Amino acid sequence: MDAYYVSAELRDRPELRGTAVIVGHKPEGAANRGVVLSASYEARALGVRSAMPTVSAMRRAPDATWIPPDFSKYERTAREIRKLLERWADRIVPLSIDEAALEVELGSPEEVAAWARDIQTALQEELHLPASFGASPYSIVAKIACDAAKPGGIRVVAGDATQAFLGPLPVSAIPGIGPKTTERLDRIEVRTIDDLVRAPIAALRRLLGEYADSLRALAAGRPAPELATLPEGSGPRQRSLDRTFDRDTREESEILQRVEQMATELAEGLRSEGLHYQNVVVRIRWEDFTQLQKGHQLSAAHEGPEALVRESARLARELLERERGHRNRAVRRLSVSAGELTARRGRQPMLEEFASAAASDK
DNA sequence: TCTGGGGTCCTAGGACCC
DNA sequence: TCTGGGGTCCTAGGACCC
Repeated sequence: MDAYYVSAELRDRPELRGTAVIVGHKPEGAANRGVVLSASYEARALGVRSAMPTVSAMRRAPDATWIPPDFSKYERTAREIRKLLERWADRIVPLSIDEAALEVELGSPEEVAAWARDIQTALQEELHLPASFGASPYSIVAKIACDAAKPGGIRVVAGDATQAFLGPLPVSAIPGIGPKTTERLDRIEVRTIDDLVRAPIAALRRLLGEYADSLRALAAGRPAPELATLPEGSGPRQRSLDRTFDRDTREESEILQRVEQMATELAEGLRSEGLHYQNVVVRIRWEDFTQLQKGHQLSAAHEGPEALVRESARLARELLERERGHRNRAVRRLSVSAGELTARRGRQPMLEEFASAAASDK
């Protein structure tokens, strides 16, 4: 989906179409520590980007309309999208709240483009939501093609056109190549995907390990088979809650109180999802933006707030203890995370899966 | 020009086991 | 008395994605 949160909001505020709109908390008073969640293309034309600090966005687009985020609306809208997509593809794998991979078998690039156009039109006419499409025999290339098609485009890359399509793109166009890897590659003068094909493989391996070989294959237009297929959907592996203080603090009682609040809230969410947890991690981001974390594996799966609150408070105290009398930095953000999640009635589903797998083997 | 909140995956060292 | 090679689990940290 294109500028998804903004697009979802514009359905309710059609008079704002064609203007600079930003989804995020408008910086005001003390509460000015947020970032932009989504910006309309008119706002992007002014230099506003998602993840940009809201105060910077405010400077670039002083007249933009700000809309506070409403995640339940975006979840609801995502379900509508999902339902519509089901009419067009047998297999759909949601990749995030605003992205999905669709699998379809068609005869020619022209047919694929027409198929995508039909879906695009339906999304626009029935849900008033703009979307872009990328298509390829390789799912990772489809994603890159989709990014290249934004906003509102369709890009079909036939299998034998893969290398030619990828070649001129910057390495950062590849999902998984972020700022750090881009910078490391830049040091050996690898900037485009074509450069990846030409670079000495030994130098790439020194930089990236085994990942170098799969990158090289992708760049040569021959991605590994697992990059051609849709990823498997699976249950959540972890649930977490992050909160940034309005002002950095060293007040231990304030910090611990917040940790306990967060742990309680997190546990209630897990309970409503029917999930048990067996791992707890607390992370502190200090005023200098570095992070420290401490985790603990519980001896058994737990449900409810009691264990999560107790463990996260203990872990937080230990982190603070370690900092005290050392650098004494103030705390900016807290994170409480529950991992090793299992569905309620823990092992039973696995036995059922085993039984049905055995039955289908016959 | 100050940097949110929710996730996934990978690496690496140490403890421990056979 | 000093020792190999394989494995798993736990913990911490980091890169990356939307």
